[in-house]
Amino acid sequence: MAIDKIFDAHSAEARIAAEWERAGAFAAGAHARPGAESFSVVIPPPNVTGSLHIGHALNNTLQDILVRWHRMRGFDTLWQPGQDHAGIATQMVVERELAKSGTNQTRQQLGREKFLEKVWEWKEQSGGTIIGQLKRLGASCDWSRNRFTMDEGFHDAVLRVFVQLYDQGIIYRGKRLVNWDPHFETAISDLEVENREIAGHMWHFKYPLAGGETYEYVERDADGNITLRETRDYISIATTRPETMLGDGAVAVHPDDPRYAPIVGKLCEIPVGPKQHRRLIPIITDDYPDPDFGSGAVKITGAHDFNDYGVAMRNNIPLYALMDGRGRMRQDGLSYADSAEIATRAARGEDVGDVSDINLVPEDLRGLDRFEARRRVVEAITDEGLAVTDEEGFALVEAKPIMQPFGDRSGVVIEPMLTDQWFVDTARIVGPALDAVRDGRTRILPEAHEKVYFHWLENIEPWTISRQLWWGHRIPVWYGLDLSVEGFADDEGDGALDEVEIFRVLLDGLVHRGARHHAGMDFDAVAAQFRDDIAGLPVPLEVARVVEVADRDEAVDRFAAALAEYNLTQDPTLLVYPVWRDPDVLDTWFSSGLWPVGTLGWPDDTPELQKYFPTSVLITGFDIIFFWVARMMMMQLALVGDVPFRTVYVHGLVRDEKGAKMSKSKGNVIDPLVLIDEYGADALRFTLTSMAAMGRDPRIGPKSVEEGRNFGTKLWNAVRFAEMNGVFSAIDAPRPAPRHVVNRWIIGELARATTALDESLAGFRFNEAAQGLYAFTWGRLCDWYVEFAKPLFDGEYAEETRATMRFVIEQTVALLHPIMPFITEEIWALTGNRAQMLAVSDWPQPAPDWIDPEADREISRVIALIEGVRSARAQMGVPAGARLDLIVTEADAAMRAALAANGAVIERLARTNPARDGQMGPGMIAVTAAGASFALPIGALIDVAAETARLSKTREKTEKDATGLRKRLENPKFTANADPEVIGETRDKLAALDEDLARLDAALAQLAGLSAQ
RNA sequence: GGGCGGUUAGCUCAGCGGUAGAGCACUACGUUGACAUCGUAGUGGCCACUGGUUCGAUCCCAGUACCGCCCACCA
Repeated sequence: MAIDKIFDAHSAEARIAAEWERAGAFAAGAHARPGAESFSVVIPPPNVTGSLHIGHALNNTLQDILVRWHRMRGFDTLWQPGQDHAGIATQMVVERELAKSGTNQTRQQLGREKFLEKVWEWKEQSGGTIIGQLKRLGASCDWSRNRFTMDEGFHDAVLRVFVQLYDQGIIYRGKRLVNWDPHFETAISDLEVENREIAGHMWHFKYPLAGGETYEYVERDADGNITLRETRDYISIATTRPETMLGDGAVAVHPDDPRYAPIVGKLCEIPVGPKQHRRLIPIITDDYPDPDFGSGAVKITGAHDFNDYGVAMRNNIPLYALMDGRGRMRQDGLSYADSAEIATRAARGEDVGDVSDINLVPEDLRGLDRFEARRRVVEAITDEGLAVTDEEGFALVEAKPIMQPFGDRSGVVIEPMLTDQWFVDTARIVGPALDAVRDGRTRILPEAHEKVYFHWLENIEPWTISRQLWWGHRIPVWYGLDLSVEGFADDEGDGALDEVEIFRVLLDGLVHRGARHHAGMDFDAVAAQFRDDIAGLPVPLEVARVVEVADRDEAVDRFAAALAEYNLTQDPTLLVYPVWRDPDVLDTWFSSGLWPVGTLGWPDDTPELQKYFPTSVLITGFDIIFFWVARMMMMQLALVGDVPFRTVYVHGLVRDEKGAKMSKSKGNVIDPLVLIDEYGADALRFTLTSMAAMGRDPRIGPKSVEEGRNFGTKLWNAVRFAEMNGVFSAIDAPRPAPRHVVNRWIIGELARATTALDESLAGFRFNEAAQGLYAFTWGRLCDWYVEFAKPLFDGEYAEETRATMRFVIEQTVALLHPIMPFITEEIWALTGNRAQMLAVSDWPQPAPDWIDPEADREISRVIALIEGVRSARAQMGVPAGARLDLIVTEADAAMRAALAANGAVIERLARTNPARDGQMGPGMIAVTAAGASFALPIGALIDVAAETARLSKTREKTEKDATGLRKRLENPKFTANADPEVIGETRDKLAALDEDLARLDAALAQLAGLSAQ
């Protein structure tokens, strides 16, 4: 058998991956010892339509290392794979595809059902991509258990959780101010909002007091001295969003602000809108305004600003919505004149009821984009002279950086919007998630992330979980109207309503939960029938207010459509019964939050759930600690009362070689598949692993992957060498017991490397694991052991050397397998008739007696000698090919023994003749080593000056080290305080250095003598 | 405004109480029973700065500077 000169990753990887799969090597429990402890990992599910990027490559490589390591160690191992439906992202992609596809349809034109068909088509078409790519990376997931968050079983679990939390009152519906993405026209959670600093403006405007009233405006400095006193007929307001002035409900000042005390309770005028309908709003007090900021007075737009919302709620100020879902100024509702009239009545304290029909956008601004409206408002106010002016009379506009919220997917400015949404009352489930990390049931590595986790959870806000999207888990809530033709009563509980009135009720949105208790209605019967109609789904029935019904015809159409959608026939005794399902879907992260239990079969009590939950480790990036990790913690604890995982390992973000974040716009994205094509999956994996230092962002470029590729080649060639020397036909000993020191030594080195590797992996120090293996394989095994073995293949140690090398290589290949699975599996197959693939073979288990301290000492002497000779030769310009005599001028017993046992090795590697005793003489250079001095005749001509310089340099360095140690030992405080062991070591070191010095001095003296001759 | 991390050889990074390591790059030389995707030898560092703790600090503590990240409602 001949092994190819280079490992052909490209052809081998696909073949090996297929073999693993055929052998069932990754099946849950493969290679488990009887009664083994389990080890389980759930994959952070990638977007089903996504493709592998470099972050996935890192994330999955690290998981795979742990999984393969445990599997080989005999744990009952499961790596649970799967994909996420990724609501917004996927819907976005499919919509874009739709736009591209000639038909140029929008999803609205297509309709929900058809659109979802398209999404599923897209999923079928592209959904396997990422799985194939993960396989190319070598991910040893149990692919037979692959799950998708939109699969039926998982979907059922998601709905069940919703219902459970709904029943517990943890999930609730409400009209709140939420972050609204005008591009996707959906609510999003706080986490999906990215606050970015942008160059903005702050405008200052005058709100004139009603009826031309005036007051004395007095400003004082810190000492109470009056710095400004003037009579004003206005109150000055600063804003970065002038367009929202249209929806102001009040102006607020701090209760302790003396400047405005005279006008608190009075009305002022919003300086925008048609002159004849200028709207009045009250001046109120609230703790929110900061007297030291701006003018100290704040305009309150409760429907478009989170702070203002709070003020408005506290002070009973109406919330006037100004915009539609696309961020344009509203066009619906009442005329401006009527709206302004009602709003002014409200400002005077009159109760005007529901204000949702009130549209305070002047007709000329209706339908405009919010930014265009802003421009127009500023222009109008400035033209009217109601902008605050500076000393020179120019309108006061401060250019200033402001923080503005953007949608993380859409990139458009987020608008706070008053809408009906579903929320998780996270405050009620956060406690156990905090406790679990505090008491160590789950630990987060690196620990710094625990603080971040705590901080976020301790300040958690309600989680908006409804999305106005189509792709996702549709909220399992059906809105019904428990109306019968006869006997229906409205809220007041009296009087029957006729059909027209019923629709009026609908349109007014007055039907709510309470309606079900009204007389003449067999709600339970309706509900029962409804349940039958949608059998199998856990359904909370709720009678809720009707939203967004514009007119009777639409209502009728909608009912008909809803009935059709659910194949319901109208009961003749009822005008309408449970009609439509909540159109919204759940936040993707709501379903991802169930990933651990959901993939293991919950709510059924499956054997997998028993065995593999809680999972052992979660490996993820820090960017989704809040999105995902924290929510999994909360939800798992709320549902099954246990933590989802014991350890969370948080890795960094892969950056380019310059340290920049990879992004499409920067064009610095590195495609892992390109790297795999060029260098092989093992190379990429090794490189990523060696850079995965805890708490650091790895930087990667093609250059760094070369290192991994070269390492693989090095290993490959060592194996080739072994094979060429008959190593793999040597006896296959479980653990050879060689006599030769070189063989005893390498087994000890292997044992040390194995122990170190186990420790590194146990501590999640992946980089240390990779670097340790690299140092052992290249620096010990290839650089030294293979070289040492060469002369030993002839003679009495040949057989044991072959056996040892076979053993060491097989063990090394096993150790490398978790990081470099393909090349090691290939070597495994090429070098023996194996019963099992390497992936399901035993992990090396060294015993303490593998380490032979005597062999270590001897070999380190040999290595030092060889290095000394090589160094001297190179520095003195001895031709590399020249074979020199090695004259022992002085040697202790240990060195003599080492020389005797390793003669062939030394001669070969130092390129010398057999060592013989003798004296330093002309034409010789000196080499000192621990316990010995040597002379090397390099020919008649010696550059004495160069040799002196060389030795002096060595001497200088040695002297410096010795001086440091000596000074330390001479310090009485050191000897009094330091650890005795340290003192002993220091003494030993100094003694060795002193010996070296003596030898160097002797050599130098001799040199001086020679040059004098 | 809070919080977290970083600052070590030309570059990318390890190390983290006993006085510095790797890979790449660079220089010289290439003899060798696998490997030029290689071998051998070498050059290269007041371990950001200032104090403190300690017998001893690159390592621990405090502060400073710069860089990066996360969180935050100042209109």
